[in-house]
Amino acid sequence: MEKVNQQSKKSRTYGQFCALARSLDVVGDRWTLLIVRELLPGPMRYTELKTSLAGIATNLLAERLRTMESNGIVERRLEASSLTYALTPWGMGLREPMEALGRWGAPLLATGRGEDTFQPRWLTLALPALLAGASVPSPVELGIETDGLLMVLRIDEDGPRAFIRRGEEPETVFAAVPDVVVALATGHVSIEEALAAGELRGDPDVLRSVFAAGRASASAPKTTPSA
Amino acid sequence: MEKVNQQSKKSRTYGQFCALARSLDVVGDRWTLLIVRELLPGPMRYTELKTSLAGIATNLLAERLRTMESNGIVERRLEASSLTYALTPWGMGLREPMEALGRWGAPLLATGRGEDTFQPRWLTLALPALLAGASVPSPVELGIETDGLLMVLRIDEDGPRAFIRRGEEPETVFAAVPDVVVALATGHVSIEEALAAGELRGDPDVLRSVFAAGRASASAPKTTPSA
DNA sequence: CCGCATCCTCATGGATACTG
DNA sequence: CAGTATCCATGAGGATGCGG
Repeated sequence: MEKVNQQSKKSRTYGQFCALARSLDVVGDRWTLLIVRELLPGPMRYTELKTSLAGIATNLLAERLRTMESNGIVERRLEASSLTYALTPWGMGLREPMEALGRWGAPLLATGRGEDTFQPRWLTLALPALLAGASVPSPVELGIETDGLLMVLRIDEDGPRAFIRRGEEPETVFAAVPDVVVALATGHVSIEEALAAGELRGDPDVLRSVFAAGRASASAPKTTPSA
Repeated sequence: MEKVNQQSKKSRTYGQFCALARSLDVVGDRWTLLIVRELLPGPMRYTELKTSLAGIATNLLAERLRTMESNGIVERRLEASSLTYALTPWGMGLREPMEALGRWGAPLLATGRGEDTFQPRWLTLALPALLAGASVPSPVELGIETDGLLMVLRIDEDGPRAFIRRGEEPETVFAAVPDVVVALATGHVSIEEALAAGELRGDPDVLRSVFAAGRASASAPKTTPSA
């Protein structure tokens, strides 16, 4: 009696022999994919995760990290007296589906940032995803300064990649608020508009070459959600 | 009495200015992506959905369909005295992220079908996703008979596509239980093994050309989940 | 501080019954 | 057939405590 069982957290499964369903059994829980997004640029500590993911309950974060670890997509690292959480190679493989899902949902950003929170590191996932089609003749490296942080966007034959650089600075740097950067990448605002409005500064030629393929999504929601 | 309110379903949002987070606000709820998966091959009726998604509660299905409709990814169609649910173009755009997620989770199928349910129509999503890399010299059309249903897999310069055919039959047809089809596509079983085991019949040459790129995932879970 | 564990409350999910 | 209504179980959100 007492406790029926205290192991085997039933872990609500769809019980379907389908790769998608089984994937969702693993990463379908609330917050899980957002935790992965946080960890894609690199390992983080518990409290960093907690503050970056505004609104997540502390017990939820702990529980998610635990099951993600036991599912093999996250691992704890005890390095230099600091405990960090990092993605396993298997977990990093989620980058592709997440970029695809982000591309799909990009039109939802058209309503602009409202009360929503924002973290610069999210751009390191978003920018390469949105510029996936872009190809430039020669490798381009571009600095983006937003929210007081400098990140680097590089496009070469391997496609676009972005990361937060701690060392030296790239040649061309442009600065803008997150909204403008996202609007540029999603094609909701043209480079000319942004430059004219003074919301952007930097070498126009480089900017144009990078954001040329302002990918207007093939299909977008006709009605604004939550009517 | 009365109802307190029937509008404004707060609809728990992450409140983040991020394409991924906003996407999850729309399709992150339980069952939602699986409903999309059902509808990708074509419109379905309420009860068809209900039986195909074994285990979903009827009120949940109704509520999901309602919010999916108001979010613009599903639409009701009243055709020929039968009410069906269909994806909007915007909703069909989910095919890409879902295929990517399915590819990522394909290794999870290695444990085989247990008590899990299975629907042949799920293969119309899975097969093209798993064979995405495959390229054959000339267009190939292959019939796959499983669970008493015939579906067609075609690979041409546009890549692989699969659908359930109601009309004529393709030249080459092979038959197998779902497990074997999936194991072939994921590369967990070689064509030779399957043929030798008699779990498969059909023209070996065609089969080989199609399943040649038995895409072994770059990274897989090292430990079996739910230790 | 950092990394959680506990406790409580309420929104969501799930199973079943019932109805136009 | 296509849902609505109801009731119970579970998971999420928020505050707080607490050992290292």
